[in-house]
Amino acid sequence: MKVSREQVALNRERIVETAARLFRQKGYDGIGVADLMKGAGLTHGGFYGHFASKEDLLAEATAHALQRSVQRWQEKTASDPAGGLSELATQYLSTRHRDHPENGCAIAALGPDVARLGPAVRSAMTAGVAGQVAVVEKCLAGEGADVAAIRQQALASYAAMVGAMVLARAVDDEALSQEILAAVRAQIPASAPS
Amino acid sequence: MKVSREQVALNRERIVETAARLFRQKGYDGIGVADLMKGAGLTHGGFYGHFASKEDLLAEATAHALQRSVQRWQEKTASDPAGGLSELATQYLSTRHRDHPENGCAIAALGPDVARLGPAVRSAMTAGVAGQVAVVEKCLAGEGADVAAIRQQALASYAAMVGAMVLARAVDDEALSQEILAAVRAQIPASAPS
DNA sequence: ATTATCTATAGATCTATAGATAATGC
DNA sequence: ATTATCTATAGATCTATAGATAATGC
Repeated sequence: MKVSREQVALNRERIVETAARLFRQKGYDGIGVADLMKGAGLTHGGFYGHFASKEDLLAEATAHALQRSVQRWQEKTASDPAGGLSELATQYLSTRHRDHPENGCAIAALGPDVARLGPAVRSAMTAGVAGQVAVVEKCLAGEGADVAAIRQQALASYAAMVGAMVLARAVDDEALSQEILAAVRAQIPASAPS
Repeated sequence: MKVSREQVALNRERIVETAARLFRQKGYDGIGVADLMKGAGLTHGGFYGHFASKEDLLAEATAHALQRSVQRWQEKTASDPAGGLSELATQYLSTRHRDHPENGCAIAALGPDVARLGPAVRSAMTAGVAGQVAVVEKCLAGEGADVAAIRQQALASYAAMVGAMVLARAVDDEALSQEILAAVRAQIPASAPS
């Protein structure tokens, strides 16, 4: 049952991608190692050849998901920062994102779980958050506004987006859920603050 | 081992209060029925005389925690709405709140968990969120600004507060954590928007 | 020969229930 | 007599490990 070195790397990558999806969908405690491995097309006994623990996998999966997200955000905003931020906020605050946590923002799906876990997971999350904030910051820069004010605005806008998603998903009232998303959407600045 | 009718009611209340604390601290899956009952000074077999299921208890605990929170918010802002909001935001966005989820905002501690659970839990959370937003709304009203604009501002400020707390707790970098709290704090309007 | 994955299982949980116990309240 | 809580346990998880299997790669 041994596979080639190349296949081992592919298997590991598939485990990480499956985990990134299933953890965001079901939460850290909502999915077990056996089902994660089944999702990747493997049996659960093989897991510990790839990772030291389930928590270790979450750290990798979080890093993986956020790296991809930051990269997409960068591509989206590279050519047109101000317009890019607007587009980014619209996509982040969409019902599509709300209804598909498995492909969405890791912090909105796993924030409180991560807060209760160990340094490896939290450090992966921190790097991802810092990366996303940096993209928003870059979008807001450019019109000669105070660097500190821009950073503050970026952090506040990012926090509002994350909070809106957490609220919109938790709430059992479609109208309120959409109202929350729209309210934050309307407040994301189109360009630098004055 | 039977206790008086009065004691039964007290026991039930203590279970709910213990649960509200422990669920916020450890997450829904982070604490079991046996330990919840032990925390309330009872044995776990007695649990199902009080509640139909663990999820049923979370619904009650969520409602309990949020009702208390909304009431405190109302008292705090009753006499001086604009100043009250400022005080409320300062307390919400404090490191004390960040470091003590067991006494803090239920949505910031349990939002993603609730999003994955059933209607009883989500409906309790929805009522609590609506109550907290209503308090913020009342604080922002008063200077004759557009009702719709005030509601939008209330929803956006509330979302930013919740998001800031989720982020500040997940992040493994004290400086960034405090920066996030301060950035949102600085953006909460002292009074009605123009 | 090495090693990635497999089957099987240890040991520790978890939610929920069954039936015993003993104090309340008619 | 009723019933709230107790002890004990069923049955189903869970993470992690041990040892077997079989294909790769020296």
